Amino acid sequence: MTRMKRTALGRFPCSVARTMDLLGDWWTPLVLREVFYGVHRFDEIQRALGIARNTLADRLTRLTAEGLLDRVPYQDKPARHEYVLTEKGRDFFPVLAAMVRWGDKWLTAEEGVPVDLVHSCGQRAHAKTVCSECGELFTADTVRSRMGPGFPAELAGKPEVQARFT
Amino acid sequence: MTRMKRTALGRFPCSVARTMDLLGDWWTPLVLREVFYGVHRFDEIQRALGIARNTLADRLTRLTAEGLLDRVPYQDKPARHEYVLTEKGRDFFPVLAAMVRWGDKWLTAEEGVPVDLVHSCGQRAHAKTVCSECGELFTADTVRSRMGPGFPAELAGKPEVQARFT
DNA sequence: ATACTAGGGTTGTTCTAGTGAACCCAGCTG
DNA sequence: CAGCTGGGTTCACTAGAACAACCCTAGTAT
Repeated sequence: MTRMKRTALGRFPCSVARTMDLLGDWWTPLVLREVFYGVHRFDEIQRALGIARNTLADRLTRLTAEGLLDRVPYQDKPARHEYVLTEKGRDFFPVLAAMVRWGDKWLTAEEGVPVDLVHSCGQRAHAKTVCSECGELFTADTVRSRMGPGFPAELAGKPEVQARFT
Repeated sequence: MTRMKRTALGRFPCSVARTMDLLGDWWTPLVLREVFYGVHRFDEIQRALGIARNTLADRLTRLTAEGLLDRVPYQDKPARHEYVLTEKGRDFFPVLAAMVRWGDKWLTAEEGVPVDLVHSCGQRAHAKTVCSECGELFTADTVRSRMGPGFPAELAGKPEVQARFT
């Protein structure tokens, strides 16, 4: 994992970089999407995505080690396992949903979106991102950032760092 | 761009894959984050991220070509430009916000989050993902997927593809 | 004249993520 | 016994992503 080094030396820490460190390669989000879709078994995922077997094995191992997936046995006679989402893994759904929303809106040709999402309210729907406190839209121009408690002290003093938090 | 090939031959099309094709490398989301933060100039971004100059040039060119950024001159004497978000680019904010939310929740050590987000309502807040229609939470277990109008016809017939949309 | 700035382009090297193909093993099936 | 399935592992190879270092152009300040 080269990426760990980058964040470690990283000029500027944030959860985007940390998240990309863990899940930011091409396959990982797709593997997660499959599991969200209810595709839980190694060979099913492999066939569905056309991913190389060792690459998939690596992704599943990593996702399990990071606590997004659990490897649970579903039969005993020949030991077989399937991969199910943990709470940490299920909680990643909004990120995928936001990506789907963006892609559906901006990358869709005339024939329409490849996949429709249906919410439990019965409507065809998409993800909408709102403020956790007031419920209004959470957009680039309604959100400001401030240094948080976990901001690295050695960076907090630098003028160019402070400049961006005004 | 190897990735274009993958989606092209892709067993299973979706906006996650399409979005990852465009923006799914390690640096692109970080470059976008900088621009969201108001860091608009080449050298500023380069210093802030510690990214190699040619890599940054490539990302900026790509983001501009894809229509997420505009390259606008801000002075003439020596021609200088800065990169500003288009509507397509600004609309990507929810994806970053969802990533930040997930990272803040699951990857934060005891010292707390590195960056606080403040919404225009005045509260410290985070992104919340809700159904565009009813406003209730948009989560893995409240959302089902169906084939959309843009689903490739040659795949729609296959039994293993249909199996996942039941 | 010199040096410095902003915004790149170019070159050459390294490194690694992904790949296909082969192999392995356990346990059912015929 | 042979072969298939599920779930992997090991190997050798390669395309391309990132990097450092240097060059370039215009203007500007010293």
